[in-house]
Amino acid sequence: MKKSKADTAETRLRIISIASNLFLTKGLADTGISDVMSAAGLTQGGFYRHFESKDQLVAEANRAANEELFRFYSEAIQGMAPAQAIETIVHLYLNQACGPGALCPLANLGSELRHADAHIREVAMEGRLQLMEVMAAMAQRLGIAEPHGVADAIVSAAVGAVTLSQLIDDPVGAQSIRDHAQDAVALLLASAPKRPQELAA
Amino acid sequence: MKKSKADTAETRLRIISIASNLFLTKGLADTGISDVMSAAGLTQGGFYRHFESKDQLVAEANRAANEELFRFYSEAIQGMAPAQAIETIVHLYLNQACGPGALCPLANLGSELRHADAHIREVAMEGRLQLMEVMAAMAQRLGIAEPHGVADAIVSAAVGAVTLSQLIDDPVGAQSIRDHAQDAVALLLASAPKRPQELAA
DNA sequence: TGTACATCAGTGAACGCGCGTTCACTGATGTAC
DNA sequence: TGTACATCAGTGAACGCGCGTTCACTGATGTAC
Repeated sequence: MKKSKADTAETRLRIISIASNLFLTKGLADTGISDVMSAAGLTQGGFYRHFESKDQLVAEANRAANEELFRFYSEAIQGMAPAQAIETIVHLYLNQACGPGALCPLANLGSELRHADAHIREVAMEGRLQLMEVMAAMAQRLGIAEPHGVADAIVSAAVGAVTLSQLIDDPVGAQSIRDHAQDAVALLLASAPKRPQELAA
Repeated sequence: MKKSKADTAETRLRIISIASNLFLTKGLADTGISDVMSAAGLTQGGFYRHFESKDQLVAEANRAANEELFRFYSEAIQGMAPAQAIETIVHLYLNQACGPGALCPLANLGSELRHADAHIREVAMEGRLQLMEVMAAMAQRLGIAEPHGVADAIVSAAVGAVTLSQLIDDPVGAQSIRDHAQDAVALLLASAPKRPQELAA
């Protein structure tokens, strides 16, 4: 049953992609190797031809989720002014569970990642940093004096709102948490101190 | 080995208290019945004299954690003006892992609670509501037009900041996330629209 | 008040289950001649 | 180009382990007489 290198690589990617979806929706502990493999149309024995351990798969799945998230956001904000871009990203992030877009490990796995191994946590924090940098770049262009501080707070609020909204069964209540976070982000951006006007050349 | 009713009740409370600490620090999945019972100086077989299942213990431990949290906050803000009270609660909440105060299930177990049974999630949401109501009452006294919306956003930001700060090994980076959230809360309270001045009688 | 019995918190071993991981094996494909 | 061999992705069963839960038993205490 030997496969070509291209086939093998494709299978590996398919496993990662499926694992990413399962981990993000069911959680790390409740998603077994056999769940992932059977969803990929394979048997669990073959798993270890592609990965050394479940931990390695978790790390790679989270990295893939981060990449998909940023590909999605980059496309979405193309050509937008900074204020609208932040608003759009925050809206997409907050409503990630409703739409077709990608899911974020931070909001969906938060407390489980905390007890994961160091490498997995590093991948998660890279995702957070990337998300923050996108926001900070936009905040900078808005003339905000401390763009990183504001971006950091926006990320915390978005992650918290998604985490909490997933604990409620009532969709109206869940939406209200997300809407309040969106409003707060807008208020934050509007009222954050601006840096002194740049000196003319 | 029959014990008096008082002894039995005390043992039960001790198990809940120890379980609460273990769940909040190690997570639900990584804390076994035998961990809890041996930390309480008992053997695991005795567990089912006090509880029907692990899920029941999780629910009761979270309820206890919520109660402890609010006892702690209520004492801390006694006699404070509303602005200072919110600032204090947010500060205590954000730095819960550093100090001796109580830990919050929402921030420490967030994504694990999502996959827990309905009753456990209900308990968690009661805690969130209670936290929000305290904030909203203070926001109301500050004259903020939509105190519940603002309180909701503050809770999301605080939960998100604590969740994220726990993913980093570097304590300086972790503190910076919390500080940015604290600054954002202050900015939010200062710049949130106020309700029109009440009409004189 | 004293005695006999019932209760039930706690023990410690065992159960069944699902998990991550291992392993002997298969057989289609890539490679060497 | 054709042939013989080596490779290795994938199979399916098995392994060991730790978990939540159960159970027969113990013995100090509460209760009934």
